[in-house]
Amino acid sequence: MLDKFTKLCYTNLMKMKDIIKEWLKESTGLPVEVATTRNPKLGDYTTNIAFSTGGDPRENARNILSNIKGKPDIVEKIETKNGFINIFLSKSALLGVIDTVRREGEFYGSCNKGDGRRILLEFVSANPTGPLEVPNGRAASIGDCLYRVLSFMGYSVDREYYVDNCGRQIKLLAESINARMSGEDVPEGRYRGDYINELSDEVRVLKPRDLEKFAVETILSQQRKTLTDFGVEFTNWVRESEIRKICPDIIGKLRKGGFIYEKDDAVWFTASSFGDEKDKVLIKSDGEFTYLTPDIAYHINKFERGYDTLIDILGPDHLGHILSLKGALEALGYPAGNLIVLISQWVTILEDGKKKRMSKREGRFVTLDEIISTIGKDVAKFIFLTRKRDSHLVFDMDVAKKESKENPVYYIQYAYARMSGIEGVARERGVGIDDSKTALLGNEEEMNILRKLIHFPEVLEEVERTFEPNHIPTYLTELASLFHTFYERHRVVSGDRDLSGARLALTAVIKQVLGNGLSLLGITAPERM
RNA sequence: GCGCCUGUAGCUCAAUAGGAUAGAGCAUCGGAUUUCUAAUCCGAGGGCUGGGGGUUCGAUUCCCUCCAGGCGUACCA
Repeated sequence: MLDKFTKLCYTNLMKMKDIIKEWLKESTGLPVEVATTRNPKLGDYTTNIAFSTGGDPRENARNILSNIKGKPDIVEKIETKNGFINIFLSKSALLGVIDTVRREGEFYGSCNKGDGRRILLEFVSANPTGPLEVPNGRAASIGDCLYRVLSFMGYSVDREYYVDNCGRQIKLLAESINARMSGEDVPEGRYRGDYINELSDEVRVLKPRDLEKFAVETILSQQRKTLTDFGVEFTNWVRESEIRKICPDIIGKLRKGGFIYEKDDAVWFTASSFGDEKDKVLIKSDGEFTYLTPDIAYHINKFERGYDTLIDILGPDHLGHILSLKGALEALGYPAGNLIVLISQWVTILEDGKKKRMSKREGRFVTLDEIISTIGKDVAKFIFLTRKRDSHLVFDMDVAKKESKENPVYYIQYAYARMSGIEGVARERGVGIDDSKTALLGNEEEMNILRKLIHFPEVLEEVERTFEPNHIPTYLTELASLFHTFYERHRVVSGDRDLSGARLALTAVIKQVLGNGLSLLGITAPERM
C-alpha cells in the first residue's frame, strides 16, 4: 500500500493532498476531508474529521490516530492538536517538488481537469460609444486571467466580445457627432468628450456613407487597440447586427412554446413564470427589439456553436435581465444552468481625494488608455486581480500614480529579477544547477519555500472552482516574500559548490513558479529591473 | 418598497467549501547593507470583522433583524 502512494507521489506530486486523503480514508474508514494548513507549524495538511463524529474531538482524534497503522513515505509524522489531526510531509516529499517543477517547467500547475470541455468566455463587451474605461479594464483583467487559468487546466476556452452596434445608444452617438459637426453644443443626454470631436473631424474629412457604422467601427478599432495594449486578446468579435438576424426565429420558437403574448402593441415574454419579477418586452410597440431579445438569441447561438459552458462577465447594471435571459434559455430547452454569470463590480474613481462621478454622456470618465499610460498595465492588472470580483473597489488615482513605483506587483517581479541576477552570477563563476544535491537543502527558509511551492496547483484549482483570480496574486506575494527572506539570510552562490548547485535548483524552481503565476495573470516577468 | 451585492487595522484589500492566535501592502515608529539587485529584510504599535440576535464544539464565513453604501426594479442598453 505504501508503495502505491509513494509511486503516485512521484508521478504526480501535485496531488499529495489527494494521496493523504486516500490514505486516511483507507486507514480510518471515515469520510476524511483534507485541507491545507494555514500555519506551517501545524503541519502541511490537516483534517477536522474528529469534530464530526460526536463526543470530545480531542479524544476522538487520539483514537483515530492510534488506529492508523503505517504511513506513506511522503508523510513525516502525524499528530493531533486541539482535535485536529495534522500531517507533516517528509523532507524527501517536500524536495520532490523541485524535481516536479524542474520536469514540468512552464506547465507546472497545469492539469487536464477540463478534459477539453468547451467554454465560451464573454467579457468586456462595452458599448461602442466611446473609449474603454476603468471598469472595463477590471473585467478585461479578470476575463483574460480566467481564460489563461481555465486553459491551463485543460478546458478549451474561447474569448468573445459582443458588440452592441444597434439600438438607441448608437442613434445617440450619431446625433452627438452630427451636432458637433454643425457646430452646436451636444444636446443633453448625448455623448460628449474629446473623442466625439475627433470623430466629427474624421467624418468631415472622410464623409462616410453610413455615419453610424463608421462611428461604431472606428470606436471599436480603438477599443481593440486599447485591449491589445493591455495585453488582452479575443477569439471572436460578434456584432449584434448579425445576431438580430436570428431573432425572428427565436421569437417564433418562444411563441410556439406559448411563452409569448401581445399587449399594448408590444410582444412580451412570460419571464415571470421563470422567476423574474415581471414579464419582459421583446419587441417594442415601435417594432424594434429590446436589448433582451438579441441577447437571448446570442446565448442560444453560443450553445448552438457547441459550447458546454458559457461564462459572462458583466457589470452590475446587467443584473436586471439575467433571470429573463436564463428563463428564455430554459423555455427553449437549453441548459440555463450552464450559463454562469459573473458580476464584476464597479470601480469608484477617486481624484484629488474626491469621488469622481463617471458619466460617458457627460464626458466625465477615466479611460483605460490613461491608466495604461500613467501606471502601466502590470500595475493596473495587479490592482484589478488582487480584489475579489464582488468588491466595490476604490481606485485612487493619486495613490495609484504614487504607488505605481511601490506597487506590490513589483515585489513579485523584483523577486523574479533577483533570481535572474543570481543566475547571471552563477554563470560567471561557472556554477550550475545540481539537481542531485538538493538533499543538502533543509534550513527553515528553504523548507518553507518548498511547502509553499507544493500548493501552487491547489491555488489554481481554487481559481477554477470560484472563478476568483485573486488567489493567485495573494499566493505569489507570499512566495516572493519567502524568497526575499531566504535571500537575506543565505547565499545561493557560495564557495560550497554542492550547496550552490542545490540552491540554484531551488531558485530555478521558485522563479519558474513565479513566472507561471505571473503569466497566468497576464503580467510580465522581467529578467532585470 | 422589493431583489442582488458590499461593509474587516488610519487607507487599499486578504482570509483557500464553518476551523486553531483574523493576515498583507501603504502610512507611523525603531533597526539591518565591506558579500548573488535595499523596488529587500527584521521588529513595534494599530481590530468588540457595521450594530444586535441565532445555529454550532467552533462564525469574518451560515440564518434573522437593523444601519450605511452600490446596482437593479424601462417598450435604455
